[in-house]
Amino acid sequence: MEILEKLGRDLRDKKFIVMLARCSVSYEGRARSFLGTGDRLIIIKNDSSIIVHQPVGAMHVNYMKNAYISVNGSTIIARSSDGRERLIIEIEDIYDYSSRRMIDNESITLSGDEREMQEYIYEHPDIISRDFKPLSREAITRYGYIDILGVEQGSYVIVECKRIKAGMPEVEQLHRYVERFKKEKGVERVIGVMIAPSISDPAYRYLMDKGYRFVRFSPPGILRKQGKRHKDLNQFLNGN
Amino acid sequence: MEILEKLGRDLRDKKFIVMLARCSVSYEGRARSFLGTGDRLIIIKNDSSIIVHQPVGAMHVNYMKNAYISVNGSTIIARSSDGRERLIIEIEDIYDYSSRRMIDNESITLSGDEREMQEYIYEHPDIISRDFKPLSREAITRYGYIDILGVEQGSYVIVECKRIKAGMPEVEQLHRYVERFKKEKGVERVIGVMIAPSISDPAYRYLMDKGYRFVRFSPPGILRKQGKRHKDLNQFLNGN
DNA sequence: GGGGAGAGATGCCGC
DNA sequence: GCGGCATTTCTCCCC
Repeated sequence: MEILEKLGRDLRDKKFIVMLARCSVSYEGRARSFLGTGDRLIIIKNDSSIIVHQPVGAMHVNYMKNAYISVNGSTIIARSSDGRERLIIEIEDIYDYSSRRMIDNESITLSGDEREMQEYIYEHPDIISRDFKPLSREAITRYGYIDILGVEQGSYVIVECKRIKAGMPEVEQLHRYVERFKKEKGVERVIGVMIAPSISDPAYRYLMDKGYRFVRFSPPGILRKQGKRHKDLNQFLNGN
Repeated sequence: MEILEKLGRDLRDKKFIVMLARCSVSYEGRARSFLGTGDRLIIIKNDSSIIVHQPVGAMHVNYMKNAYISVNGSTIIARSSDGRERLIIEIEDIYDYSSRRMIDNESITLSGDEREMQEYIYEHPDIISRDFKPLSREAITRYGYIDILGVEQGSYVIVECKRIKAGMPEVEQLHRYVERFKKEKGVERVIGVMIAPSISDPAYRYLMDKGYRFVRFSPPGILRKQGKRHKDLNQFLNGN
Protein backbone atom coordinates (compact mmCIF):
# COMPACT_ATOMS: atom_id res chain seq x y z
CA MET A 1 0.00 0.00 0.00
CA GLU A 2 1.88 3.06 -1.23
CA ILE A 3 -0.47 5.23 0.80
CA LEU A 4 1.49 4.10 3.88
CA GLU A 5 4.52 5.85 2.43
CA LYS A 6 2.49 9.03 2.21
CA LEU A 7 1.50 8.43 5.83
CA GLY A 8 5.18 8.36 6.75
CA ARG A 9 5.76 11.72 5.04
CA ASP A 10 2.66 13.25 6.59
CA LEU A 11 3.78 12.11 10.04
CA ARG A 12 7.13 13.83 9.57
CA ASP A 13 5.29 16.95 8.35
CA LYS A 14 3.07 16.87 11.48
CA LYS A 15 -0.07 17.01 9.38
CA PHE A 16 -3.55 16.21 10.61
CA ILE A 17 -4.33 12.73 9.27
CA VAL A 18 -7.66 10.94 8.96
CA MET A 19 -8.01 7.36 7.73
CA LEU A 20 -10.91 4.99 7.27
CA ALA A 21 -9.37 1.56 7.42
CA ARG A 22 -9.94 -2.08 8.24
CA CYS A 23 -7.54 -2.87 11.05
CA SER A 24 -6.89 -4.59 14.37
CA VAL A 25 -5.61 -2.74 17.43
CA SER A 26 -3.64 -3.82 20.46
CA TYR A 27 -2.55 -1.78 23.46
CA GLU A 28 -0.19 -2.42 26.31
CA GLY A 29 0.71 -0.06 29.12
CA ARG A 30 -1.47 0.97 32.03
CA ALA A 31 -3.58 -2.02 31.02
CA ARG A 32 -3.80 -4.32 28.01
CA SER A 33 -6.43 -4.39 25.29
CA PHE A 34 -7.09 -6.10 22.01
CA LEU A 35 -9.57 -5.30 19.28
CA GLY A 36 -10.00 -7.73 16.37
CA THR A 37 -10.32 -6.75 12.73
CA GLY A 38 -13.01 -4.29 11.70
CA ASP A 39 -13.65 -0.96 9.98
CA ARG A 40 -12.35 1.96 12.03
CA LEU A 41 -11.57 5.64 11.87
CA ILE A 42 -7.96 6.47 12.72
CA ILE A 43 -7.07 10.06 13.60
CA ILE A 44 -3.54 11.38 13.97
CA LYS A 45 -3.43 14.97 15.16
CA ASN A 46 -0.93 17.80 14.83
CA ASP A 47 0.47 17.00 18.28
CA SER A 48 0.93 13.32 17.39
CA SER A 49 -2.08 12.25 19.41
CA ILE A 50 -3.57 9.13 17.88
CA ILE A 51 -7.19 8.08 18.28
CA VAL A 52 -9.14 5.05 17.04
CA HIS A 53 -12.92 5.11 16.69
CA GLN A 54 -15.30 2.25 15.98
CA PRO A 55 -18.38 2.89 13.78
CA VAL A 56 -20.64 3.42 16.81
CA GLY A 57 -20.35 5.17 20.17
CA ALA A 58 -19.25 8.64 21.17
CA MET A 59 -16.02 7.50 22.79
CA HIS A 60 -12.78 6.37 21.18
CA VAL A 61 -11.83 2.73 21.64
CA ASN A 62 -8.06 3.30 21.74
CA TYR A 63 -5.92 6.41 21.95
CA MET A 64 -2.56 7.82 22.92
CA LYS A 65 -1.68 11.40 23.69
CA ASN A 66 1.50 12.94 22.36
CA ALA A 67 2.89 9.69 21.01
CA TYR A 68 5.94 8.77 19.01
CA ILE A 69 4.37 7.32 15.89
CA SER A 70 6.15 5.21 13.30
CA VAL A 71 5.11 3.06 10.35
CA ASN A 72 6.62 -0.32 9.66
CA GLY A 73 5.16 -2.01 6.61
CA SER A 74 1.41 -2.00 7.23
CA THR A 75 1.79 -1.56 10.99
CA ILE A 76 1.39 1.74 12.81
CA ILE A 77 3.22 1.83 16.13
CA ALA A 78 2.63 4.54 18.73
CA ARG A 79 4.76 4.78 21.86
CA SER A 80 4.06 7.04 24.79
CA SER A 81 6.61 9.73 25.61
CA ASP A 82 7.61 7.92 28.82
CA GLY A 83 8.11 4.68 26.89
CA ARG A 84 5.80 2.66 29.12
CA GLU A 85 2.90 2.36 26.71
CA ARG A 86 2.51 0.98 23.23
CA LEU A 87 -0.33 1.05 20.72
CA ILE A 88 -0.12 -1.12 17.62
CA ILE A 89 -2.48 -0.87 14.66
CA GLU A 90 -2.31 -3.55 11.99
CA ILE A 91 -3.70 -2.05 8.79
CA GLU A 92 -5.40 -4.55 6.48
CA ASP A 93 -7.03 -2.16 4.06
CA ILE A 94 -7.32 1.59 3.65
CA TYR A 95 -10.65 2.84 2.33
CA ASP A 96 -10.01 6.52 2.62
CA TYR A 97 -7.09 8.73 3.53
CA SER A 98 -6.74 12.46 3.89
CA SER A 99 -4.17 14.73 5.43
CA ARG A 100 -4.13 18.48 5.90
CA ARG A 101 -2.59 21.33 7.70
CA MET A 102 -5.28 22.38 10.20
CA ILE A 103 -5.37 25.81 11.81
CA ASP A 104 -7.39 26.48 14.95
CA ASN A 105 -6.58 29.27 17.36
CA GLU A 106 -9.79 29.11 19.35
CA SER A 107 -10.40 27.39 22.65
CA ILE A 108 -13.75 26.41 24.05
CA THR A 109 -15.56 28.51 26.62
CA LEU A 110 -17.76 26.57 28.98
CA SER A 111 -20.41 27.86 31.32
CA GLY A 112 -22.95 26.28 33.59
CA ASP A 113 -20.26 24.43 35.47
CA GLU A 114 -19.80 24.05 39.19
CA ARG A 115 -17.71 27.18 39.55
CA GLU A 116 -20.54 29.23 38.10
CA MET A 117 -22.97 27.60 40.50
CA GLN A 118 -20.69 28.51 43.40
CA GLU A 119 -20.53 32.12 42.25
CA TYR A 120 -24.30 32.27 41.96
CA ILE A 121 -24.82 30.92 45.46
CA TYR A 122 -22.17 33.24 46.82
CA GLU A 123 -24.07 36.16 45.30
CA HIS A 124 -27.44 34.80 46.47
CA PRO A 125 -26.71 33.48 49.98
CA ASP A 126 -30.41 33.38 50.88
CA ILE A 127 -30.56 30.17 48.82
CA ILE A 128 -28.78 28.51 51.73
CA SER A 129 -30.80 30.21 54.44
CA ARG A 130 -32.09 33.61 55.47
CA ASP A 131 -29.24 34.06 57.93
CA PHE A 132 -26.39 32.63 55.90
CA LYS A 133 -23.44 34.98 55.37
CA PRO A 134 -20.74 33.73 52.98
CA LEU A 135 -17.13 34.32 54.02
CA SER A 136 -15.02 32.76 51.29
CA ARG A 137 -15.34 30.78 48.10
CA GLU A 138 -13.08 27.95 46.96
CA ALA A 139 -11.25 28.18 50.25
CA ILE A 140 -8.11 26.24 49.52
CA THR A 141 -7.04 26.18 53.12
CA ARG A 142 -5.48 23.37 55.07
CA TYR A 143 -9.02 22.26 55.91
CA GLY A 144 -9.56 21.16 52.31
CA TYR A 145 -11.12 22.60 49.22
CA ILE A 146 -14.24 24.03 50.79
CA ASP A 147 -16.62 25.24 48.07
CA ILE A 148 -18.24 27.95 50.18
CA LEU A 149 -17.46 28.80 53.79
CA GLY A 150 -19.84 31.03 55.72
CA VAL A 151 -21.53 31.72 59.02
CA GLU A 152 -25.09 31.37 60.24
CA GLN A 153 -26.30 32.37 63.71
CA GLY A 154 -22.75 32.38 65.02
CA SER A 155 -21.88 28.96 63.63
CA TYR A 156 -19.57 28.18 60.77
CA VAL A 157 -21.26 26.74 57.69
CA ILE A 158 -19.49 24.57 55.14
CA VAL A 159 -21.31 24.31 51.82
CA GLU A 160 -20.59 21.63 49.25
CA CYS A 161 -22.00 22.38 45.77
CA LYS A 162 -22.82 19.79 43.13
CA ARG A 163 -24.23 20.74 39.75
CA ILE A 164 -25.61 17.23 39.27
CA LYS A 165 -27.22 14.71 41.61
CA ALA A 166 -25.21 14.13 44.77
CA GLY A 167 -24.25 10.59 45.85
CA MET A 168 -22.32 8.91 48.63
CA PRO A 169 -18.85 10.29 47.74
CA GLU A 170 -20.17 13.85 47.77
CA VAL A 171 -21.62 13.41 51.26
CA GLU A 172 -18.32 11.97 52.43
CA GLN A 173 -16.47 14.90 50.92
CA LEU A 174 -18.63 17.31 52.93
CA HIS A 175 -18.19 15.23 56.06
CA ARG A 176 -14.40 15.25 55.67
CA TYR A 177 -14.30 19.03 55.38
CA VAL A 178 -16.55 19.50 58.38
CA GLU A 179 -14.52 17.11 60.53
CA ARG A 180 -11.21 18.65 59.54
CA PHE A 181 -12.50 22.15 60.05
CA LYS A 182 -13.80 21.30 63.50
CA LYS A 183 -10.54 19.68 64.51
CA GLU A 184 -8.14 22.26 63.15
CA LYS A 185 -10.22 25.29 64.03
CA GLY A 186 -11.08 23.86 67.42
CA VAL A 187 -14.80 24.58 67.17
CA GLU A 188 -17.54 22.21 68.19
CA ARG A 189 -20.51 23.17 66.09
CA VAL A 190 -20.10 23.36 62.30
CA ILE A 191 -23.08 23.22 59.98
CA GLY A 192 -22.69 21.10 56.86
CA VAL A 193 -24.82 21.88 53.82
CA MET A 194 -25.07 19.89 50.59
CA ILE A 195 -26.56 21.90 47.76
CA ALA A 196 -27.45 20.12 44.52
CA PRO A 197 -30.37 19.71 42.10
CA SER A 198 -31.05 16.29 43.64
CA ILE A 199 -29.56 13.59 45.82
CA SER A 200 -29.75 9.80 45.78
CA ASP A 201 -31.86 8.15 48.48
CA PRO A 202 -28.95 6.39 50.22
CA ALA A 203 -26.87 9.56 50.11
CA TYR A 204 -29.75 11.53 51.61
CA ARG A 205 -30.09 9.04 54.43
CA TYR A 206 -26.33 9.16 55.01
CA LEU A 207 -26.44 12.96 55.03
CA MET A 208 -29.24 12.96 57.60
CA ASP A 209 -27.40 10.41 59.75
CA LYS A 210 -24.45 12.78 59.90
CA GLY A 211 -26.76 15.63 60.85
CA TYR A 212 -26.21 17.73 57.75
CA ARG A 213 -28.65 19.73 55.66
CA PHE A 214 -29.75 19.32 52.05
CA VAL A 215 -30.72 22.28 49.89
CA ARG A 216 -32.30 21.52 46.54
CA PHE A 217 -31.08 23.95 43.91
CA SER A 218 -30.72 23.86 40.15
CA PRO A 219 -28.43 26.44 38.62
CA PRO A 220 -30.52 28.75 36.45
CA GLY A 221 -30.32 28.55 32.67
CA ILE A 222 -29.24 24.93 32.56
CA LEU A 223 -31.52 22.40 30.94
CA ARG A 224 -31.28 19.61 33.42
CA LYS A 225 -33.43 16.67 34.26
CA GLN A 226 -35.80 17.64 37.02
CA GLY A 227 -35.13 15.54 40.09
CA LYS A 228 -38.12 14.01 41.80
CA ARG A 229 -39.15 15.71 44.97
CA HIS A 230 -37.46 14.02 47.86
CA LYS A 231 -39.43 11.93 50.28
CA ASP A 232 -39.76 13.28 53.76
CA LEU A 233 -37.29 11.96 56.29
CA ASN A 234 -40.14 10.24 58.15
CA GLN A 235 -40.77 8.00 55.16
CA PHE A 236 -37.25 6.69 55.49
CA LEU A 237 -37.62 6.06 59.18
CA ASN A 238 -40.99 4.34 58.81
CA GLY A 239 -40.57 2.65 55.44
CA ASN A 240 -38.15 -0.08 54.40
CA MET B 1 -22.03 24.06 -0.89
CA GLU B 2 -23.66 21.15 -2.70
CA ILE B 3 -21.70 18.79 -0.49
CA LEU B 4 -24.17 19.62 2.29
CA GLU B 5 -26.88 18.04 0.16
CA LYS B 6 -24.82 14.89 0.01
CA LEU B 7 -24.49 15.14 3.78
CA GLY B 8 -28.30 15.14 4.04
CA ARG B 9 -28.52 11.97 1.95
CA ASP B 10 -25.72 10.27 3.89
CA LEU B 11 -27.45 11.10 7.17
CA ARG B 12 -30.64 9.44 5.94
CA ASP B 13 -28.60 6.44 4.79
CA LYS B 14 -26.98 6.21 8.24
CA LYS B 15 -23.51 6.25 6.76
CA PHE B 16 -20.31 6.91 8.65
CA ILE B 17 -19.32 10.49 7.82
CA VAL B 18 -16.02 12.28 8.28
CA MET B 19 -15.47 15.96 7.46
CA LEU B 20 -12.57 18.32 7.77
CA ALA B 21 -14.15 21.75 7.95
CA ARG B 22 -13.79 25.30 9.19
CA CYS B 23 -16.65 25.84 11.58
CA SER B 24 -17.88 27.24 14.87
CA VAL B 25 -19.65 25.11 17.47
CA SER B 26 -22.14 25.90 20.20
CA TYR B 27 -23.70 23.55 22.74
CA GLU B 28 -26.52 23.93 25.19
CA GLY B 29 -27.87 21.30 27.54
CA ARG B 30 -26.23 19.97 30.67
CA ALA B 31 -23.97 23.02 30.33
CA ARG B 32 -23.30 25.62 27.67
CA SER B 33 -20.24 25.99 25.47
CA PHE B 34 -19.06 28.02 22.54
CA LEU B 35 -16.12 27.47 20.24
CA GLY B 36 -15.20 30.16 17.70
CA THR B 37 -14.23 29.52 14.10
CA GLY B 38 -11.38 27.15 13.33
CA ASP B 39 -10.42 23.99 11.46
CA ARG B 40 -12.04 20.89 12.96
CA LEU B 41 -12.73 17.26 12.32
CA ILE B 42 -16.43 16.37 12.42
CA ILE B 43 -17.43 12.73 12.79
CA ILE B 44 -20.96 11.41 12.41
CA LYS B 45 -21.24 7.73 13.20
CA ASN B 46 -23.62 4.95 12.16
CA ASP B 47 -25.60 5.41 15.37
CA SER B 48 -25.91 9.18 14.77
CA SER B 49 -23.33 10.04 17.38
CA ILE B 50 -21.63 13.28 16.44
CA ILE B 51 -18.14 14.26 17.59
CA VAL B 52 -16.04 17.38 17.00
CA HIS B 53 -12.25 17.34 17.33
CA GLN B 54 -9.81 20.22 17.32
CA PRO B 55 -6.38 19.76 15.67
CA VAL B 56 -4.69 18.95 18.98
CA GLY B 57 -5.56 16.92 22.06
CA ALA B 58 -6.77 13.38 22.55
CA MET B 59 -10.25 14.38 23.65
CA HIS B 60 -13.16 15.65 21.60
CA VAL B 61 -14.21 19.26 22.18
CA ASN B 62 -17.93 18.70 21.56
CA TYR B 63 -20.05 15.60 21.13
CA MET B 64 -23.50 14.14 21.34
CA LYS B 65 -24.47 10.52 21.60
CA ASN B 66 -27.33 9.10 19.56
CA ALA B 67 -28.51 12.47 18.29
CA TYR B 68 -31.18 13.58 15.87
CA ILE B 69 -29.11 15.32 13.23
CA SER B 70 -30.43 17.67 10.58
CA VAL B 71 -28.91 20.08 8.07
CA ASN B 72 -30.29 23.53 7.46
CA GLY B 73 -28.34 25.51 4.89
CA SER B 74 -24.77 25.38 6.17
CA THR B 75 -25.79 24.59 9.74
CA ILE B 76 -25.69 21.13 11.28
CA ILE B 77 -28.08 20.75 14.19
CA ALA B 78 -27.92 17.79 16.58
CA ARG B 79 -30.57 17.27 19.23
CA SER B 80 -30.39 14.72 22.02
CA SER B 81 -33.00 11.99 22.12
CA ASP B 82 -34.55 13.49 25.25
CA GLY B 83 -34.75 16.91 23.60
CA ARG B 84 -32.87 18.69 26.39
CA GLU B 85 -29.60 19.18 24.56
CA ARG B 86 -28.63 20.91 21.34
CA LEU B 87 -25.40 21.05 19.39
CA ILE B 88 -25.08 23.51 16.52
CA ILE B 89 -22.23 23.52 14.02
CA GLU B 90 -21.95 26.45 11.63
CA ILE B 91 -20.00 25.26 8.60
CA GLU B 92 -17.94 27.94 6.90
CA ASP B 93 -15.89 25.79 4.58
CA ILE B 94 -15.48 22.09 3.89
CA TYR B 95 -11.96 20.95 3.07
CA ASP B 96 -12.61 17.25 2.91
CA TYR B 97 -15.61 14.99 3.05
CA SER B 98 -16.01 11.25 2.99
CA SER B 99 -18.79 8.86 3.84
CA ARG B 100 -18.87 5.09 3.95
CA ARG B 101 -20.68 2.09 5.17
CA MET B 102 -18.48 0.79 7.98
CA ILE B 103 -18.64 -2.77 9.27
CA ASP B 104 -17.22 -3.74 12.64
CA ASN B 105 -18.42 -6.74 14.60
CA GLU B 106 -15.61 -6.79 17.13
CA SER B 107 -15.59 -5.38 20.63
CA ILE B 108 -12.57 -4.59 22.71
CA THR B 109 -11.22 -6.97 25.32
CA LEU B 110 -9.46 -5.33 28.25
CA SER B 111 -7.27 -6.89 30.90
CA GLY B 112 -5.18 -5.57 33.72
CA ASP B 113 -8.17 -3.88 35.32
CA GLU B 114 -9.20 -3.80 38.94
CA ARG B 115 -11.27 -6.98 38.74
CA GLU B 116 -8.19 -8.87 37.60
CA MET B 117 -6.22 -7.40 40.49
CA GLN B 118 -8.93 -8.54 42.92
CA GLU B 119 -8.83 -12.06 41.50
CA TYR B 120 -5.06 -12.17 41.86
CA ILE B 121 -5.16 -11.07 45.49
CA TYR B 122 -7.95 -13.51 46.22
CA GLU B 123 -5.78 -16.30 44.84
CA HIS B 124 -2.68 -15.00 46.68
CA PRO B 125 -4.03 -13.92 50.08
CA ASP B 126 -0.54 -13.86 51.62
CA ILE B 127 -0.11 -10.53 49.83
CA ILE B 128 -2.38 -9.07 52.51
CA SER B 129 -0.81 -10.96 55.39
CA ARG B 130 0.35 -14.41 56.41
CA ASP B 131 -2.87 -15.06 58.31
CA PHE B 132 -5.36 -13.51 55.93
CA LYS B 133 -8.14 -15.82 54.73
CA PRO B 134 -10.44 -14.43 52.00
CA LEU B 135 -14.15 -15.10 52.37
CA SER B 136 -15.79 -13.36 49.44
CA ARG B 137 -14.97 -11.16 46.50
CA GLU B 138 -17.05 -8.27 45.15
CA ALA B 139 -19.43 -8.74 48.03
CA ILE B 140 -22.37 -6.65 46.92
CA THR B 141 -24.11 -7.08 50.22
CA ARG B 142 -26.04 -4.56 52.24
CA TYR B 143 -22.71 -3.56 53.80
CA GLY B 144 -21.60 -2.02 50.53
CA TYR B 145 -19.52 -3.03 47.55
CA ILE B 146 -16.65 -4.64 49.44
CA ASP B 147 -13.84 -5.64 47.07
CA ILE B 148 -12.54 -8.47 49.23
CA LEU B 149 -13.89 -9.57 52.58
CA GLY B 150 -11.83 -11.93 54.73
CA VAL B 151 -10.71 -12.85 58.22
CA GLU B 152 -7.41 -12.56 60.06
CA GLN B 153 -6.79 -13.78 63.62
CA GLY B 154 -10.52 -13.91 64.29
CA SER B 155 -11.21 -10.40 63.00
CA TYR B 156 -13.02 -9.43 59.84
CA VAL B 157 -10.85 -7.77 57.21
CA ILE B 158 -12.21 -5.43 54.55
CA VAL B 159 -9.86 -4.95 51.61
CA GLU B 160 -10.16 -2.08 49.16
CA CYS B 161 -8.19 -2.57 45.93
CA LYS B 162 -6.98 0.19 43.65
CA ARG B 163 -5.01 -0.50 40.48
CA ILE B 164 -3.64 3.05 40.50
CA LYS B 165 -2.47 5.37 43.25
CA ALA B 166 -4.99 5.75 46.05
CA GLY B 167 -6.17 9.19 47.20
CA MET B 168 -8.55 10.67 49.74
CA PRO B 169 -11.79 9.37 48.18
CA GLU B 170 -10.45 5.81 48.18
CA VAL B 171 -9.60 6.00 51.88
CA GLU B 172 -13.07 7.33 52.59
CA GLN B 173 -14.61 4.53 50.58
CA LEU B 174 -12.78 1.97 52.72
CA HIS B 175 -13.79 3.81 55.89
CA ARG B 176 -17.45 3.83 54.85
CA TYR B 177 -17.45 0.07 54.25
CA VAL B 178 -15.74 -0.62 57.55
CA GLU B 179 -18.15 1.59 59.49
CA ARG B 180 -21.21 0.10 57.83
CA PHE B 181 -19.96 -3.41 58.33
CA LYS B 182 -19.29 -2.78 62.01
CA LYS B 183 -22.71 -1.27 62.52
CA GLU B 184 -24.79 -3.77 60.59
CA LYS B 185 -22.82 -6.85 61.65
CA GLY B 186 -22.58 -5.67 65.22
CA VAL B 187 -18.86 -6.34 65.55
CA GLU B 188 -16.38 -4.03 67.21
CA ARG B 189 -13.10 -4.82 65.57
CA VAL B 190 -12.84 -4.73 61.77
CA ILE B 191 -9.50 -4.42 60.00
CA GLY B 192 -9.39 -2.08 57.02
CA VAL B 193 -6.77 -2.64 54.34
CA MET B 194 -6.01 -0.43 51.35
CA ILE B 195 -4.03 -2.22 48.68
CA ALA B 196 -2.64 -0.21 45.77
CA PRO B 197 0.65 0.37 43.92
CA SER B 198 1.00 3.67 45.79
CA ILE B 199 -0.89 6.21 47.88
CA SER B 200 -0.73 9.99 48.13
CA ASP B 201 0.88 11.43 51.26
CA PRO B 202 -2.30 13.09 52.60
CA ALA B 203 -4.30 9.93 51.92
CA TYR B 204 -1.70 7.85 53.74
CA ARG B 205 -1.86 10.12 56.76
CA TYR B 206 -5.66 9.97 56.67
CA LEU B 207 -5.52 6.18 56.43
CA MET B 208 -3.18 5.99 59.46
CA ASP B 209 -5.41 8.40 61.41
CA LYS B 210 -8.31 6.01 60.89
CA GLY B 211 -6.16 3.09 62.01
CA TYR B 212 -6.13 1.22 58.75
CA ARG B 213 -3.35 -0.61 56.96
CA PHE B 214 -1.66 0.05 53.63
CA VAL B 215 -0.29 -2.75 51.46
CA ARG B 216 1.82 -1.75 48.48
CA PHE B 217 1.09 -3.97 45.52
CA SER B 218 1.38 -3.62 41.75
CA PRO B 219 -0.58 -6.11 39.67
CA PRO B 220 1.89 -8.23 37.72
CA GLY B 221 2.31 -7.77 33.97
CA ILE B 222 1.22 -4.16 33.93
CA LEU B 223 3.70 -1.50 32.93
CA ARG B 224 3.01 1.09 35.57
CA LYS B 225 4.97 3.92 37.01
CA GLN B 226 6.83 2.74 40.06
CA GLY B 227 5.62 4.65 43.07
CA LYS B 228 8.26 6.07 45.35
CA ARG B 229 8.74 4.14 48.52
CA HIS B 230 6.56 5.61 51.17
CA LYS B 231 8.04 7.51 54.06
CA ASP B 232 7.86 5.90 57.42
CA LEU B 233 4.96 6.91 59.62
CA ASN B 234 7.36 8.49 62.10
CA GLN B 235 8.40 11.03 59.53
CA PHE B 236 4.83 12.23 59.35
CA LEU B 237 4.53 12.45 63.12
CA ASN B 238 7.84 14.29 63.52
CA GLY B 239 7.83 16.37 60.35
CA ASN B 240 5.48 19.22 59.42
C1' DG C 1 -34.22 2.98 35.74
C1' DG C 2 -31.50 4.22 39.81
C1' DG C 3 -27.27 3.89 42.31
C1' DG C 4 -22.54 2.77 43.10
C1' DA C 5 -18.04 2.48 41.31
C1' DG C 6 -14.23 1.86 37.80
C1' DA C 7 -11.77 4.14 33.78
C1' DG C 8 -5.56 2.92 29.94
C1' DA C 9 -10.40 7.78 32.90
C1' DT C 10 -8.92 13.18 31.11
C1' DG C 11 -8.15 17.86 32.18
C1' DC C 12 -7.69 21.89 35.18
C1' DC C 13 -5.84 24.36 38.77
C1' DG C 14 -3.18 25.33 42.91
C1' DC C 15 0.88 24.54 45.65
C1' DG D 1 5.36 17.23 39.56
C1' DC D 2 1.90 16.03 43.02
C1' DG D 3 -2.69 16.26 44.70
C1' DG D 4 -7.35 17.16 44.86
C1' DC D 5 -11.40 17.60 42.15
C1' DA D 6 -14.77 18.46 38.29
C1' DT D 7 -16.31 16.27 33.93
C1' DT D 8 -21.91 17.92 28.88
C1' DT D 9 -17.57 12.73 32.45
C1' DC D 10 -18.76 7.55 30.11
C1' DT D 11 -19.47 2.85 31.02
C1' DC D 12 -20.61 -1.36 33.30
C1' DC D 13 -23.09 -4.00 36.56
C1' DC D 14 -26.29 -5.05 39.98
C1' DC D 15 -30.59 -4.44 42.25
